[in-house]
Amino acid sequence: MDVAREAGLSKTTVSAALNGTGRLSPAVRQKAVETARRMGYRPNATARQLRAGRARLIGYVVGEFAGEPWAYLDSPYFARLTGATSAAALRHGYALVMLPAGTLQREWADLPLEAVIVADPVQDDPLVEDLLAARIPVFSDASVAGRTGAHWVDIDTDAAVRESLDHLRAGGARRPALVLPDSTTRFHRETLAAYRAWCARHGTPERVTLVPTPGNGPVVRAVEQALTADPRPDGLFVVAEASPPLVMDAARRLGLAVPADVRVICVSEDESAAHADPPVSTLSLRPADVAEEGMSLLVSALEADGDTPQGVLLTARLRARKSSMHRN
Amino acid sequence: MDVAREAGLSKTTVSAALNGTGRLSPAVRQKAVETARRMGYRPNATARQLRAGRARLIGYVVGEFAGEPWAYLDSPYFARLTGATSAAALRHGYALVMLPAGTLQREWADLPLEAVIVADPVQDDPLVEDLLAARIPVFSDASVAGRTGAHWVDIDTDAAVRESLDHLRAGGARRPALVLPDSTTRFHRETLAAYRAWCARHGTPERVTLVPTPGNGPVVRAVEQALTADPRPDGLFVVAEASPPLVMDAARRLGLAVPADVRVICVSEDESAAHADPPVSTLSLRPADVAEEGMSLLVSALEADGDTPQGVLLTARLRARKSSMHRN
DNA sequence: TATTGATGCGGGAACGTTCCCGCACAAGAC
DNA sequence: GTCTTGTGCGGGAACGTTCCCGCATCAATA
Repeated sequence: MDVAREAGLSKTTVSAALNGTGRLSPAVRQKAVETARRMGYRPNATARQLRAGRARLIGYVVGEFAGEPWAYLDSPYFARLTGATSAAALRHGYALVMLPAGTLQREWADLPLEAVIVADPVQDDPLVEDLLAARIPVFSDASVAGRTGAHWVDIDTDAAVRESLDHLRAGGARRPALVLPDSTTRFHRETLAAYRAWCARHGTPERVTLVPTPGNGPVVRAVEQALTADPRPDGLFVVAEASPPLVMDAARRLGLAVPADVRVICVSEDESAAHADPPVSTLSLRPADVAEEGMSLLVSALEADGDTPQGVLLTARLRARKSSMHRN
Repeated sequence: MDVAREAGLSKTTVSAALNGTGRLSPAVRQKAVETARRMGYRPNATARQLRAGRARLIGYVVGEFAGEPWAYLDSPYFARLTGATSAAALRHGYALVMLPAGTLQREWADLPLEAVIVADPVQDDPLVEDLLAARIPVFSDASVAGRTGAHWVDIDTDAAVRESLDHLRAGGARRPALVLPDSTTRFHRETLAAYRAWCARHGTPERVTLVPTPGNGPVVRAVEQALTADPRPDGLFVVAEASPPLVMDAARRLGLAVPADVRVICVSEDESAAHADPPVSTLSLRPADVAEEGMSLLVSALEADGDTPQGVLLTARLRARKSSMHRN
């Protein structure tokens, strides 16, 4: 330490002074602190981490949308999830490092990550496998439940789908259609299964439109396609993320009034749903709570150094919006 | 190294073997690699960083929206900027660490950051001052131009505003109104100045509506307020970020046809603008290019270890959309 | 005056790498 | 058979901290 030399003290003493530890006379402590300040000294974080044995860094990857690496942030759900995760991590004393989707890369093998969060992994995600093989703790969704070194948080898909379809039915919809992304994410797979089960229970034929790629365009086209089917559905459960006002636009273009002709629920965190014309009922996957609960779990697992897998299941929140019966 | 003991080799030899350096017989190299693999050895990244003297970590903060720390990701502009910055950083061999807005905190004093990106700083941002005082390289917008240890990338606001207003005028708008966030971000301040200058040049009275807080609701209300002014504006330059379809909804609710009654340009990266009814012309601040150019500049400045400040100015892109003259 | 105990500070090791050496040994040249 | 050159491997230092000690010094007690 050059501060030590400058102050005529030993590095031990300076370290103790700056950290407020050890037994030091007020005079010496003062002197050390003063010269450090004067010299603009900042302790080397890397050396600290090496000594401490931990870097307090957590990796963050979104498995879905692997095609266009960072497109997920365009989705309000992931934007919220990412922000909330980062906030929660910092509150627990960890920092979040943004990583690209894909396999465990040489690019970030040099990062001292204590764990990696894999949000919405695809089915049998190779990244998850690589991480577990490398003995790096993984935090993801329920698809990793039970595996050693893996923890998870997830949404009760079955309950969420049931509640949504029941709500549409209570509003009068007997023939609800489903608009679903063509993806292997756990939530989407389970949604399809739950929708089918619901239809079977109610003796309703299934009306599923798959959206090939993410983005407003494809979803709007899928909605139009779903609404022009014969017989026309009287309910719409849009699970693919799109701007809710655009879904309303699509219905309007087809001459359909919402909710008179067709009742709509969008799975979306987009705030514009509340201001759409008419307002759109949404099902929230509660990204903020997922991040909060998940991070608590991850941190406690990390501190406890526990390989014993843990997880928590949250329930989605339906935000039913009184449609203003706006004249079309 | 326990791998060295296990393989009956020295740590030097094992290190050389795993890194592919040094002069080693194929047999020994093979043996070292093999035992390392068998033992699941992963080199300690922190120790590597300490030895290398650099951590290849860059901090990322968004100065605007300081009230609700992570709300900025809700904005498509910042979502894109964040994703693109992260991608560019990784391509250059750096990783991005997400940090909360506000002053230089103890929370992340322990992170070995080589630089910090401050996107959209507020006026005289205290964070920027703290970072520069701590001799941490700062990357931000043109407001830090010329300061030692600070580099920047920015958009040519003046040209962007002029082009947009000229385009509205070419479409027939003689009385364009401005809807602007009430913020101290450089872009917003300069936008107001450029708008005023344009109005002065064309002998048009200024019509400015300030939006007190971010979010769709406040912006929509501001748009309605602007459109109900007397005399009613025949052009609208919406700089506050909102969902473009909602802006169209607002005009429609007021019985105004776009673009027949009022021509509209939204400053927005929201993809839904293209699918709105009618499609909305937008001014793109090109977050992807800003991230790309900015990161190149930052990395070269970092490698050159240069304190000599550098910057680059980009021009915004107007995406004029042929409105479909949709019957209202 | 000796013994104990507390106080104030510094020496040295350790964290896990990488890199500069030096040493041993073998092969080639004379 | 010696001298040189090259090859293969290991010892040790260094990166910048923190922490465990030990060694003085000094006051308080017997």
